[in-house]
Amino acid sequence: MVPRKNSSFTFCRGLFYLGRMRLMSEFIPSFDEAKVEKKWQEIWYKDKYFHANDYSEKEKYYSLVEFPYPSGAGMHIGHIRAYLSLDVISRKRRMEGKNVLFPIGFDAFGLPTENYAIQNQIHPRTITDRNIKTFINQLKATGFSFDFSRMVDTTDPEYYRWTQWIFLKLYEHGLVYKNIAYVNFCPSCKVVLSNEESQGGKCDRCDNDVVQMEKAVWFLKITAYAEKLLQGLDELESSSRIRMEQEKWIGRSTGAYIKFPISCSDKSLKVFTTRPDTIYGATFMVIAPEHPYIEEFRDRIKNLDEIKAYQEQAMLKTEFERIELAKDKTGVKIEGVSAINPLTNKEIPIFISDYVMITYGTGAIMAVPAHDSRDFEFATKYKLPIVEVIKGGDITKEAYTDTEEGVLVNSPLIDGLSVEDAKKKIITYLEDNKLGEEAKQYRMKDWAFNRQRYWGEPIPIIYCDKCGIIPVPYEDLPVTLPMVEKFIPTDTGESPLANIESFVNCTCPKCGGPAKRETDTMPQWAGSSWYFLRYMDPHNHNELAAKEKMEYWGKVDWYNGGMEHVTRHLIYSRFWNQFLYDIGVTVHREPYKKRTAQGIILGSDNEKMSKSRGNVVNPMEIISEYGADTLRTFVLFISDYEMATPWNDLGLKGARRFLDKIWRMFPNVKPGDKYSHKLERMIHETIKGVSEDIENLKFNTAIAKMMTLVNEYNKMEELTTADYEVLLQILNPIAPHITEELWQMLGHETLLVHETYPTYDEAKLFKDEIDLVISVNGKVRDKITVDSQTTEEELKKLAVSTEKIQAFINGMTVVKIIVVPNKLINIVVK
RNA sequence: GCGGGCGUGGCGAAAUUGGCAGACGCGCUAGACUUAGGAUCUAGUUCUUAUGAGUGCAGGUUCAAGUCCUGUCGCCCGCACCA
Repeated sequence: MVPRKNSSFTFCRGLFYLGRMRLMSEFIPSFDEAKVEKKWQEIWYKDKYFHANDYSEKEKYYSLVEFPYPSGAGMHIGHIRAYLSLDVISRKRRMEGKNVLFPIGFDAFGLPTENYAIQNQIHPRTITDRNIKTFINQLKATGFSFDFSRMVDTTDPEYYRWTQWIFLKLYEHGLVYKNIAYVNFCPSCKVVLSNEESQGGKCDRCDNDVVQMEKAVWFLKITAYAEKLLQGLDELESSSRIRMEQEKWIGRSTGAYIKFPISCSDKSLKVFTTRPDTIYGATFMVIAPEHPYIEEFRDRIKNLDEIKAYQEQAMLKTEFERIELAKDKTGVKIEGVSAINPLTNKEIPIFISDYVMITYGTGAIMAVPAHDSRDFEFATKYKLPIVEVIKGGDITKEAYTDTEEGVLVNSPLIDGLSVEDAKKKIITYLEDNKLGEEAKQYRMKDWAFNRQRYWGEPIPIIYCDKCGIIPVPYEDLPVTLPMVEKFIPTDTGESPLANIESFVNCTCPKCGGPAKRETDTMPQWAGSSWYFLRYMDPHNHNELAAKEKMEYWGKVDWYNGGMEHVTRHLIYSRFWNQFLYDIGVTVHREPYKKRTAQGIILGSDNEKMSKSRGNVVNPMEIISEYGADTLRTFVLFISDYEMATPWNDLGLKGARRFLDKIWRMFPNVKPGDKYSHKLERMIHETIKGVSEDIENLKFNTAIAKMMTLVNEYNKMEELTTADYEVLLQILNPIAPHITEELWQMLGHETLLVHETYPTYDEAKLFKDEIDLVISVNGKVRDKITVDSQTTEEELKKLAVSTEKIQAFINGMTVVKIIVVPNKLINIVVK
């Protein structure tokens, strides 16, 4: 951005006033954004104007934004957009008489801080404190109306004591377990990653290749809440996109478990299928390379060497590679062991192939090549029989997977039925004959909950040689991070805490003997999974939050944040809240009433902002050049709030110009407690429009409407105080500093922040005269102004009688005339 | 591959139930004022042969389509051998 030379705005406005001096009763100082904004920020924050009051008589309103990770780079323009929507809503709610809780805090555990600490030999605590300080200053410089007395910091032992407490509660209720698992490990960051953090086989953080590593992993049994999390979505008001992403992430599918007996054995192979109706078409079976039956039947398998070789090969591939190689399916037939289709009673072969995943369903499938494209591909390659059981497609060419039109064939029990009916009948048959049962499966997996890092919440678990795994007693919380000089990751994938003997060695709470602490820490998602509860009672030493306070504040009324947090964070936090509800800690099953998401601001080159691209916009530079009000107005004006949009430096000037215009019209304001007659209707329309637009996150059009009103004001010789005040009131939530200053300049002794939000009068929106468009065959040909009481019959007569219209319809037959009230008249001619 | 969204001037974008396409802003052009500036004010600004044409493209429904339907192309986001 090109820095503005000096303060030419201020300079010129000074001149303007010199020229106008004689019109003014007193000299009006020019709008010095730096001075004015600082002045009001000091008043607001010092005098606690935005403090939320527990148990106030007023109706409560809880607005929540995703608390930031305090990175060293300071605030990003994205933070500004993310927080502005609810800052505007919160400010509006206060003016509407609500007791507003609009808190902020810091999600401060995390890898960048730890990495910076290692590189620069500064303790993460020092860095975090420094960064938080910067963030607070920047948030205040932007004029956000947060209640800064309720700040939380996830790295504060007083906070993470309760994060650990929740973990222990989950443990106590059997929702935590330890298991050996293949985990995604990033050799560069030396850290275990979740599936979500290693999408595409690349580390989320450093973009290096992720490898598979066998590790003992702490899991949270989130799958136990899959159904509840799905059902809870009915209580969450959100866009269809937000809802669908969550549904997809949980990923429920319904079908059946079916048991296929293994030949010459009393065992059977259990599969999950969503298409039990196609069972007569199951001509072979496929099991995942990791399937335990390989080991179980090793003595009967004639080609064990071949199978083992395939297994080993599959293990080498990451999940990502297995997907990448999807097009070319490979597999090996297991010689010596086969299965029996329980409905056809035919013996069918079993294959091992990596297109079946051990992590989903039972790790085994019944393959129906006629009606599943993957099975079709496999059957074609290995020349396996393809039997049509649903009529409607051409199975010589491709699998027929339609479930709407098809009719069952070659299936004695269910011939002639639709897919839907066949499913029901076959499930009943399977259940009656103990061959299977109706079943649900979820895509969601249990939450891998440990990381090998220093800068995270220690997992409160102790290992005792005698007593085994012992949870830290509640009264011993928090398990604090040791303040040490060194926190260097180990090469073995162990946490840096493992090197700190004073931390590791402890006594067993049960037998008092020597014991060792768990050295892994929690993932960054932990602290953010319950922070909205802490805001309601942030300084409580005895519990995570007092129940009475949670009862008063209730659900979060409106939660805004990024689209990227709609699955992981939102589901994790809903899970914890639901669990806490089930054990009687929280008062609502679902934590949020409404969730919205802002669109991202791209660089001016339409690419995602990044340091390497050099297209990053620094909001603080804009504030020091143009002021916070200009930044706020522009960020909200730039486009639809929920859409991604490129940044544009030049547009800032438009926002500043708009505010300047309002500032400059101050001398034209003359005492008067009524709206100017000429402006009255437009003022009412604007109040209505702006208020509705704000509620719908349409800040861009709300500002456009105020700009239009200001343009009208500018045409007036004089304005009444009423005209001017109402503008300041509706603009205040968006540009709070300049409006507050002008409000004071009008002689008010109380702050605009506490003023009531203007209302409009429906009756004043009524128009005596309306402009109508007359079109002929859909093309606009003329415009007329008529009395709003004119009847439809009169309108029709009027329409055909104008000179212009006559010229168009002369010599033609009028077929019909359509009148759309208040909009247009269309004459259809031949 | 599946699911969702988007495609409108030189640019960011507007446009209830289908009803004047381009509100508002940026930029640009011309003029005014002037202490010569990146200030302010006034007028203009989709294209055009001045008749029309025009919302990615091709059809359709309708008195009327940016909006609804069918097909197609392009971009973005999410999920991805999920059985």
